[in-house]
Amino acid sequence: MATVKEVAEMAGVSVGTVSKVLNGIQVGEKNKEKVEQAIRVLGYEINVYARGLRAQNTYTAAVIVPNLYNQFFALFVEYVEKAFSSRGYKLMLCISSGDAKKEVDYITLSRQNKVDGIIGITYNDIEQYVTEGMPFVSLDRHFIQQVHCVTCDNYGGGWMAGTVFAKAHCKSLLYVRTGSDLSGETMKRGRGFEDYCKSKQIRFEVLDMHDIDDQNGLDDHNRIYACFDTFFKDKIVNGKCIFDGIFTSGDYLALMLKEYLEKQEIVVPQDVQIIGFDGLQLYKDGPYMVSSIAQPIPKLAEKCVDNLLGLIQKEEVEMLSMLPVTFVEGGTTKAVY
Amino acid sequence: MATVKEVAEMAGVSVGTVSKVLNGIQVGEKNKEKVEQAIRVLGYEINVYARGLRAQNTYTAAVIVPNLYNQFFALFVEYVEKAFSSRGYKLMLCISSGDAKKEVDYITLSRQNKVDGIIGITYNDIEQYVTEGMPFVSLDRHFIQQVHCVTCDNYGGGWMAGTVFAKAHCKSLLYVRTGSDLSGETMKRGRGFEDYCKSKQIRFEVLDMHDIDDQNGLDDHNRIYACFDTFFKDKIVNGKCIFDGIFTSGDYLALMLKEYLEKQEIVVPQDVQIIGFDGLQLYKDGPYMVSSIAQPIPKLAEKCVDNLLGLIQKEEVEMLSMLPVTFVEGGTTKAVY
DNA sequence: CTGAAAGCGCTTACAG
DNA sequence: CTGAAAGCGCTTACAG
Repeated sequence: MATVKEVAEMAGVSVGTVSKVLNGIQVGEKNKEKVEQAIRVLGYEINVYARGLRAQNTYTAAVIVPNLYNQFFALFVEYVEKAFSSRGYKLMLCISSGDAKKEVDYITLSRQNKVDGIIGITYNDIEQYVTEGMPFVSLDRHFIQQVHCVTCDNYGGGWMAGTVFAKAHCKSLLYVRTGSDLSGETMKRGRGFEDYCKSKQIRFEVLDMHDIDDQNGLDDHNRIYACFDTFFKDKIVNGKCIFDGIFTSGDYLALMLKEYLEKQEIVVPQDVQIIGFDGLQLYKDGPYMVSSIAQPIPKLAEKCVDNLLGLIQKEEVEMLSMLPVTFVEGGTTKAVY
Repeated sequence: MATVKEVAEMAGVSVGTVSKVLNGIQVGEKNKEKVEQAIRVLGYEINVYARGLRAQNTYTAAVIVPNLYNQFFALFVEYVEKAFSSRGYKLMLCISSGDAKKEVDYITLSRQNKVDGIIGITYNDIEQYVTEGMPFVSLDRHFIQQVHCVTCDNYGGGWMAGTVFAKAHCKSLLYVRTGSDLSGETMKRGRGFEDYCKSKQIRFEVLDMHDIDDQNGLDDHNRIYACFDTFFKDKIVNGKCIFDGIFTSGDYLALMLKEYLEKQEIVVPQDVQIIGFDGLQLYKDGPYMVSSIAQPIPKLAEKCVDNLLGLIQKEEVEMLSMLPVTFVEGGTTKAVY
């Protein structure tokens, strides 16, 4: 591989001049041409390690997600990659599996200057490791400390689910959630839903499965089904469910609930309507898995990247960016005309 | 951040000795302890750029996939990350979107020694860039040149789909495929299927949509539906389809076909049975999207990583690793007892 | 605008 | 086993 030194020799200039051309710093027109020609002839490619050692930035960022099983995370990563790529950044991928140690490992990378910054969907209490001035943007998680966040309007989404059920004249609603209590979003979704129900005086209940960690792809099916069994024991009598509308904290949970109810001979959406959260599709631009409050995944990803690059460039960046959600029809709600 | 120099000073040894401790090279027991203590006290962390500049390996690899929309790619990446992670490697992620330029960019990274090697699911003709001796492992794609490959038994999978239909006493079969002709796997799946049909003298046809690129998540729905319309025009008469078993080159295609047939009032699997390829699930450990020939994704990923690390360590590595597939039941075939 | 030189933080022959 | 020193390929004040 050619080095700056060889390029400099061929172009008849100093290495400093080559470096300036490489970094888009002003040099004489003639020298610039000579250097560019030499780069072309030699097939020169910059050694990123040498640059990384000397310069402060590495043009590499990292993204931390619990898994890629969950389509939400997969799509988030896809759009994050694209946003970085279009800005000349490379991306390191960390699948944490919810393991705090692995999350911290990557934060360490940042301190080591191996990456310029990190975007994380983390569900552990790692805020203590995110030190002052470290470029870090969190999706969907409010830290107690000052950490920059991007999130969709979870509260508004819960409220919106309530309005959809109300339009369909539902009389008895239920909110079902999983996920640790650290995960503030599912709390907010529920609160928005509850507040709407209260404001309209619609009867509602809550099934809180907060002890079931849903971040590893909801793989604990048996426990979820067991919870359903216990809870619905006296809520489904003679093939009738006392609820006519159920809002869940996520689409996969909605899907499992739908399956469960159908096994109990409950017809969705005729007997019970279900609204999930996230807006996942079966395949690209395909049908929605369930009716859902959809998160604007591409926009969330871009906002995360924008904010992170702002932090890296030491710009002023808003602590919280909140993006709007939309209701999408996915066959588990009745069409209302 | 502390440097080796500071560690050396605190431990009262030379930087060379510190470096040896860092790299697990033999040093005196006492010095080793002193160095380790100093590292702990100072919270020293190695600067990977300095090491990368000097040493030949970076303990970083890259994976190239067309997208993460397709669950197959997402899961492949997830398992690749885990395999690398458990071996102390970091992973860079490249979403190519089928863009040859972006694929080549990453291969360039390898030449720049930014990554030690690459695992790629690529559908462009990039073999010319993969130079002799560059650690590169391709999933599911045979290059004309000498490139190391890992693949499932595509031919055997097609054959297996045939046997399943035969057991269900199907009389008239169809193979539907998308994907460029570069994509040799879908060809092999079809050939295995055809060869089985011929060997058993079962009637079969082929619907070849090879001009439709399916690598971006099958987003060209309209064209696919148009193809279906044209093809099935005289194959569905009076609500009867002349085929009773259809094998597709992928699960998403099977899903779309199922939707299409159901719109034509054909009942799946009673009237027509469908078998896809890949073995994708709705959610982790959840129901299969369709009946399918399942690829062993975790094993494929691990094999890719093993082979790549072998290449990096200049070991002898088999040019082709082929892993077996299995049939999975997903509601689009009739249970056979 | 340009060049000579120092230095980023490591690793690695080379002596001892 | 250990240390002194060169050097990996860049960038960046500093003079001119």
